[in-house]
Amino acid sequence: MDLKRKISIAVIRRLPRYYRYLSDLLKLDITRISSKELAARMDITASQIRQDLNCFGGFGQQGYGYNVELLFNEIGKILGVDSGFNTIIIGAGNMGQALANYGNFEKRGFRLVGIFDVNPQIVGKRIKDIQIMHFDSIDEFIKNNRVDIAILTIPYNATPAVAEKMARLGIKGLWNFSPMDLKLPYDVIIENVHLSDSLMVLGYKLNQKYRRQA
Amino acid sequence: MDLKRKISIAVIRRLPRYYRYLSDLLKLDITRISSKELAARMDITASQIRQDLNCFGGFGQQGYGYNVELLFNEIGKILGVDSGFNTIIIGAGNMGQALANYGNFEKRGFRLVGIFDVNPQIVGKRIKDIQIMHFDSIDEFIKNNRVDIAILTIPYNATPAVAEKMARLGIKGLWNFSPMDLKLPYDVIIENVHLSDSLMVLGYKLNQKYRRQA
DNA sequence: TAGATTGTTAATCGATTAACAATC
DNA sequence: TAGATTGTTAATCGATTAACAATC
Repeated sequence: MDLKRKISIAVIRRLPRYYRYLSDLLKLDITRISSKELAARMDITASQIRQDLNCFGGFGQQGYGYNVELLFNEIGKILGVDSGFNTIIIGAGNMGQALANYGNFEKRGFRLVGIFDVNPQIVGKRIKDIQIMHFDSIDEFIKNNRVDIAILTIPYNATPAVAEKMARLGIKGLWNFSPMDLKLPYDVIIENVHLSDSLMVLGYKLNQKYRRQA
Repeated sequence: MDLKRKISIAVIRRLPRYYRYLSDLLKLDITRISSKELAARMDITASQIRQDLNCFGGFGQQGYGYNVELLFNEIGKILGVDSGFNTIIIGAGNMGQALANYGNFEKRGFRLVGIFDVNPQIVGKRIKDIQIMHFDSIDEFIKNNRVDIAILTIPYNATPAVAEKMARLGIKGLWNFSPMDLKLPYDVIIENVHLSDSLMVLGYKLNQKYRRQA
């Protein structure tokens, strides 16, 4: 994983997709694949695959292609699936619970270590072995436990203040589900999920296709 | 909205973001804004804003800038927030319920008209005035109601078959939450949401910054 | 009017694709 | 070995940024 030059975010965002396709190939007991065939499956060019992978190293072999398991593991390493990130969920509403129950994150290196909410009706309940704690106890919790990432599934208006609090408590990464672009005067890394943006793009495409503008 | 040339998907995907920022400006009672100032707020270039907007028409005025409300409405029209898309949710687990309860979609032109599940424990319950129906009754429902978009919040393995069924029933758009790239031999428009991809990118960035590779 | 800012063309930059020598 | 396919350089394409005349 040399750092000769900065790897573009476009490449990074494709890595999880490669990871998914390689995972599928593994499940199909396919042990080797050429960039050409993988490209066909993924609907991209073989050139792009080879360029992308060579940002991180030469994982293939001339005349042979790529060993699926090896490549899967290498991309996993690049993405840090063996990093064991400790995460907490702030906001145990439907979205928070959905994410808490989603088993895939664990497989990808994200361990859920705490869930917080302000609603006394919810505090104390268990989700996946984890008892929901009151948000008031979060300072204490973070003091006593390593927490890398806070997942924010809280109401829109609460988000900026809670995010700032997380940053001040030393959290390194925020995964934000409120429809806003979080920006903080701390060097915390933020990844925003914009669900309604995605839905609106779908709406746009439908209108384009069916000219159903109201 | 002339169609002189195809508008790139990169531009389209920025539109909801413009829409959000303009909505914020409206709430702040700001009535006009220059591309320069909006650019500063959004952390992009003024050039990009003017280029993007001029794909759809000249909404500004030399020497003045853009009228916030007018621009907001125009982008809304482009995105079809007044199209009144009828949507159904398939899968009333936590994710399905989270989306059902999320008020923002309605504001953006997406009306929820049905929720379906296969779990008899859940069928019959109400979410937001809508009684959860059994998935078996979906053919009937779609026959009797216009449904534009199906939101798929169902288990991974169930997704391809359900998606195909939706396409065969004439649904025009699918919003898929399973971590796979849905592809169907129908001309249905699909928008995939890849939550774990987003989380993995966050993980990558954290590793880059803190060199904490396990 | 003078100043500001757009709409739009031209220049630049970066990302994608093509090509091919290296090599398994 | 011959065939296949990579890694990598070069060419192309598209997207972003800069510049500026038009004009409010």
